[in-house]
This record gives sequence, C-alpha cells and structure tokens, in this order.
Amino acid sequence: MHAFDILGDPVRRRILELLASGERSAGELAAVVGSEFGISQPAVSQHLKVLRDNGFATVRAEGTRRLYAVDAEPLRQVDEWLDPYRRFWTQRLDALATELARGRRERRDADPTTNGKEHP
Amino acid sequence: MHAFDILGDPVRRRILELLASGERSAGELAAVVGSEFGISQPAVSQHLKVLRDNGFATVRAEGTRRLYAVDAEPLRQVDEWLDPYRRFWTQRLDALATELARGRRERRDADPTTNGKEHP
DNA sequence: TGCTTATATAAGGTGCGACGTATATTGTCG
DNA sequence: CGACAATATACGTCGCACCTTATATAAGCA
Repeated sequence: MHAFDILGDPVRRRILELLASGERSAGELAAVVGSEFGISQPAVSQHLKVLRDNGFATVRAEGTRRLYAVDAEPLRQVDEWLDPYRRFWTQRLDALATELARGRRERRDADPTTNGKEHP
Repeated sequence: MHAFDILGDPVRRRILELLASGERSAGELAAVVGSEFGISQPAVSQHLKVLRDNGFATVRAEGTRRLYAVDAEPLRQVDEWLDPYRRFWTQRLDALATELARGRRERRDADPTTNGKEHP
C-alpha cells in the first residue's frame, strides 16, 4: 500500500500531526481526534492500526496504555516522491530572485522617485 | 478536497509522474496510463479532470489536442505539510553519521575482526 | 477473585469514488 | 457540409474504506 493512500485520510493526517510533537497514548488520541471528527474510539483505534501496519507509527506499552510515536520512514518516501517536482517551485523562486535583482538594478540605475535626474 | 486525497490514487500519481518530464496530450496519457492500469480513456479523462479541478495540472489547447502540464502549487503544499517531520530523518541521518564515526573510532582502537583477540 | 479502565478486534451497514458503456462536444480535413 | 479524430461528459454499477455497536483482551486494583 502506497504511503499516499494512508495520508489520504484526514483523521490519519491529524493523528500524525498530534504525534509530530511527541508520544501520545491511544486514549489521548481517541479523545482529541474523536471529538474533532465526531468519531468513536474504535474508529480511531482502527486508524491507529492502519498507521502501525504501514510503518507510520510505532507503539510502546506502558502498563495498560499504548504510547504511539511517529515513524517517519514512509514520510521520507513521500518526500522522495516529491523530488522531481521540487524544481517547479524552486525554479520559480529563482526566477523571482532574478526578477527582484533586475528591479533593484534598474532602480539603482535610473530611479526618478528617489534622487536621480530624469534628463541631466 | 485535500491534496493528499488527490495523490491517494495511483493512476493520478502516475499521470503526474509522466507530466514531470514535460507536457503530454490527453491521448498520450490515456494510452500509457490506460494500458498500464487496464482502464478506459474516459477513466483517464476523469482523473485528468480531478487533477485540473484541484490545481495539479493545467491544460492548453492545441488544435483538437489538449496538452497537460504540471502545476506544482498543491505539491508545494504537500511539501510544506511534511516540514514538521523532516527533523525525524535529518536527525536520524545525523545520528547515523555520529554512529559511523563512533564505529570508525572503535575499529581503529580495537578491531577484533582484523587482528584483535576474542578471549585473551 | 471480581470490577474497572484502556485498548483492540469482530461483524455488519453505508456512502462514495472509480470504473465502463454510451454519447456529446469540438476541431480538422476533404 | 459530412466524416473522422480527440477529448470530455452522463449515468448507472460495484467494491471497498470507514463508520458504528458489541465484544474480547489484558492490566491495575480493592
């Protein structure tokens, strides 16, 4: 199953967002996400299972609690998938930088609004 | 509709992959993707519509052809969404570098596989 | 041991997204 | 204009992902 299939679900994305700042118990996640999306504890638990089964999260038992944490490996793969497209926006940024430089140069060379003379 | 929902579909991902290397006509895309996934021309056309409607692709008419191109803006958003997680793997790479350095040091100091003794 | 809390699994219902077939639209060429 | 080519839209069907309710598992505690 491809990583994007997992991230396609908003509930799972939200869970990962919560995990981004550190470990959370299944209960905490069920409470927060459950109330935000209006879904039940089992529903959240099922999403946690999907995240586990696909390597997006790891679990650690602490007593009766299950503490979840992000495993970023699949996210890294998503990041890799994006590689071929990065040039599209970095390129645009470069063009913007060039454009800005050009604008600056022209302003320096002949800017009537500051202190240059129009026709010496 | 969230960007990840669009990327969740393998056909749409494939289309974007093909567009990464430049413009393609709807017909080319339908031929390649259609045969790869075993789906019809209308099916591909519907996916193209989804990509259009959600800003992942732009179209330009050339005669009776429709030439599609990537619009990377939504992908840039996906890239942004990944930001909070980047530290996980960059951090891991740092740790790996550290680990490798440590391993190198230990090997230099006392490496049993080359000339050390197991039980002196 | 029995009761409670935390979490997961089972089983079943439902909505929606992706597909195919058929057809409409638009452009080209003779 | 009429025929053909390229592409899009209409519409009905179906599978599956996600949900709910009910229940199982397992740990903590009186």
